[in-house]
Amino acid sequence: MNKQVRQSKIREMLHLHEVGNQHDLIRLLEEAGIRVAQATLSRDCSELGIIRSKGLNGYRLALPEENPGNIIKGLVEVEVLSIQSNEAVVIIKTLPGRAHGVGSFLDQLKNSQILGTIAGDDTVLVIPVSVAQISQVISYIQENLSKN
Amino acid sequence: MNKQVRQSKIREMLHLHEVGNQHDLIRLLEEAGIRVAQATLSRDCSELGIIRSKGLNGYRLALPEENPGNIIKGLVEVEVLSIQSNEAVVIIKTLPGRAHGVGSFLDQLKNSQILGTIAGDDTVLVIPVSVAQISQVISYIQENLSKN
DNA sequence: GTAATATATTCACTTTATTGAATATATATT
DNA sequence: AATATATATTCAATAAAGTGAATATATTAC
Repeated sequence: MNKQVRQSKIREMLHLHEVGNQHDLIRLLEEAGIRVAQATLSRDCSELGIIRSKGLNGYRLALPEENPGNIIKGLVEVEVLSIQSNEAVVIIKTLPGRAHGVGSFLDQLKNSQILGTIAGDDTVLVIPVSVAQISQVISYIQENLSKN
Repeated sequence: MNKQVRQSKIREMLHLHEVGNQHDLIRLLEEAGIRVAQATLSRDCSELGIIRSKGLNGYRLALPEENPGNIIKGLVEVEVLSIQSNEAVVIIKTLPGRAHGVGSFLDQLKNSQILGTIAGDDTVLVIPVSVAQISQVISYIQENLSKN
């Protein structure tokens, strides 16, 4: 269970040094007192979204730039208080003043089963393309606006 | 691995219903298709910081009173990208779709030097009561919407 | 193209997390 | 206080995550 520590160290390493491949990273980590197999490192890179791209000094392992979408997803998960529905629409309750942001995030996902959203102050109304799709829309909203 | 789902549902339940004790919560969860033992629920409550407090209708399980204002302040600090101004107005740039939330937060602070705000998608315009107060308004915004 | 190098995956094993039944402790009611 | 009710903990079993060695696949170099 050094995983957290190790991955944190990997991030740090890639910020500080130019690392060309996983084997070099293994060596650097070993110098820092962390011994790890290449298989594990491969999985770490995958989980951290690290990719190997070619720069001026040859190849290097690079962390992904945090794109706004992922930041906002984190915000939305905090803002959403409950997700309810009847046969025709879904109602999302949010922290006060946060409905617009949640609705905007949902809009930007461009789910074809959602006809549109209307946001008030702390409530977002979601209209499905057809009432027949309501349960799928609920699932979709739960998956994308909640922590799980 | 239903733990995430279950704890999320518990949060929702406590927002929607008044729940007096863990046994009632067990029943509610069962109605929602989630069967769980009391021991597990006890651990969930502990992890979620849920406490049993006495209100008007007797006891109820309550999520820790996170003052919404403080939560939102944290969100706003992440959402605000820049604060700029000319002699007459202040422009706050935000993450895409987050301007309304930021403007709403600013409104709710009810600063008497601010005449009003208008929010677009990623921009909030702030109008001071008088252009003479612009520098104080800038300071106020910086203090309340930024981390430092 | 082939060889060399780099990364991903499979397999087997170990460690950790999750869970419910039973039980103990704590809290409320009278 | 005694009793009822609610919650926490222990124990044992199960499920899930993490790991390295070996191997397969993919990528780069020539």
